[in-house]
Amino acid sequence: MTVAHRERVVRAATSSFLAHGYRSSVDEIARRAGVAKQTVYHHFPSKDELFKEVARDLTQRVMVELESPPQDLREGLLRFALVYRQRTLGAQGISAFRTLVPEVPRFRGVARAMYASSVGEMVRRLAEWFAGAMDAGRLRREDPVFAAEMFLSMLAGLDRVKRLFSVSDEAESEARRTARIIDCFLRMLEK
Amino acid sequence: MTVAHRERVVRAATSSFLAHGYRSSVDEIARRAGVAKQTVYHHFPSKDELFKEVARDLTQRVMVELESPPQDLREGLLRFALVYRQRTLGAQGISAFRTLVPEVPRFRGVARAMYASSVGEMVRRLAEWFAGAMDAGRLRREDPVFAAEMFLSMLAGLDRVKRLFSVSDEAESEARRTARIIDCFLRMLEK
DNA sequence: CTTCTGGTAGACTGGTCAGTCTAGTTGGAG
DNA sequence: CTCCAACTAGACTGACCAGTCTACCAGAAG
Repeated sequence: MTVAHRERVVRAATSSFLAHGYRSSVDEIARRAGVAKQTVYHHFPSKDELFKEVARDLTQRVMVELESPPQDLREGLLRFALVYRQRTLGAQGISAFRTLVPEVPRFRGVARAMYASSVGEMVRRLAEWFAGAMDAGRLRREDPVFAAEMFLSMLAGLDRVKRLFSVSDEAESEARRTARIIDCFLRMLEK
Repeated sequence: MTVAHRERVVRAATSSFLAHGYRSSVDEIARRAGVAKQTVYHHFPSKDELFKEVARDLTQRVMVELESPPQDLREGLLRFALVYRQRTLGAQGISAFRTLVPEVPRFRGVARAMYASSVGEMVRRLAEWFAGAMDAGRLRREDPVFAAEMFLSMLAGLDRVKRLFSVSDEAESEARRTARIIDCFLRMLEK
């Protein structure tokens, strides 16, 4: 029935776009969905619209929730960081990035909205979290938005670039590297 | 003559690839170079090879030299940071990133080499610079490579993502933001 | 003067692809 | 039973494009 078909199309499109970017052909997507090409066009007016839908889905996948009551600051950040790094630096996150980034100029409005609803929103929440810790006197007073931006940059700045350029990461384990980044970050915000 | 033509082809290809990514057609490139299509194929065996040449050029453009004798640490880093940010976050740097990143899977070897000779090399030099300052007792002892990686991440982590997603930066001036990042970074490495 | 090299214009091949169209099938609602 | 909506396979159009080919031209070297 209709909803299930739409779902299958979106799933097939997602995996196809992740693998080959916008280059994926509609024929290929229909084939992978086990569906006639016409069915794709029955649910989506054009390849572009299908792509936008997939893009929105992909973008939402990086969102990570922050547990609000931070009893142990370091522990809270660590938990967040591990998930965030896994989502953004994992094979799928990197593929998504590769797929979305080159198409931004053709979809500026959508792209901005996608950023705002994912990374932008996460900056906002992190900033709030930091502001709380600062108010409680557990962190040095600083611009919390700036702190949040630095935090995310440290977690997925150069490491993302490395992966985007297919550079294998050195031997350090994920857990160790993440902890190291957190400690480094906290040193900046110590009172 | 031959060398001049080759140059014009590369320049035209560069601006075309920057604008439309790998999608640019060879016809278009030849037209922009004011040259026959055959001339393009006279100098390059295929579009892929032309692309690789352009990619290598683009990658080298982010390289920034570091003055080796750091009398004033903050001043030295600031000078470096301003240029680095301008190169990586400027319109051209962002376009280059958008152009290169999606093609990495088709050119893994070349991509790795490009990373190594640009960003990788810069990490190496920065690390050396930091190591020197640590030896001189002007910075807290830390893993200098890790410090260099964090430094570059902070300079172009989230800000690059924002620009890649066409998110206009808030009102803060480049100079102010850069200085703020440097100060934040140095606080981590204070003795 | 001839020959060779690097250049020109532009036609052509073979392939891919978005999107449309035709003609027919199936399953559920009335 | 009939009708309709969603589906199917597959042919088709029009566009684009990498790469080749033909036929021609200009200038420098011998």
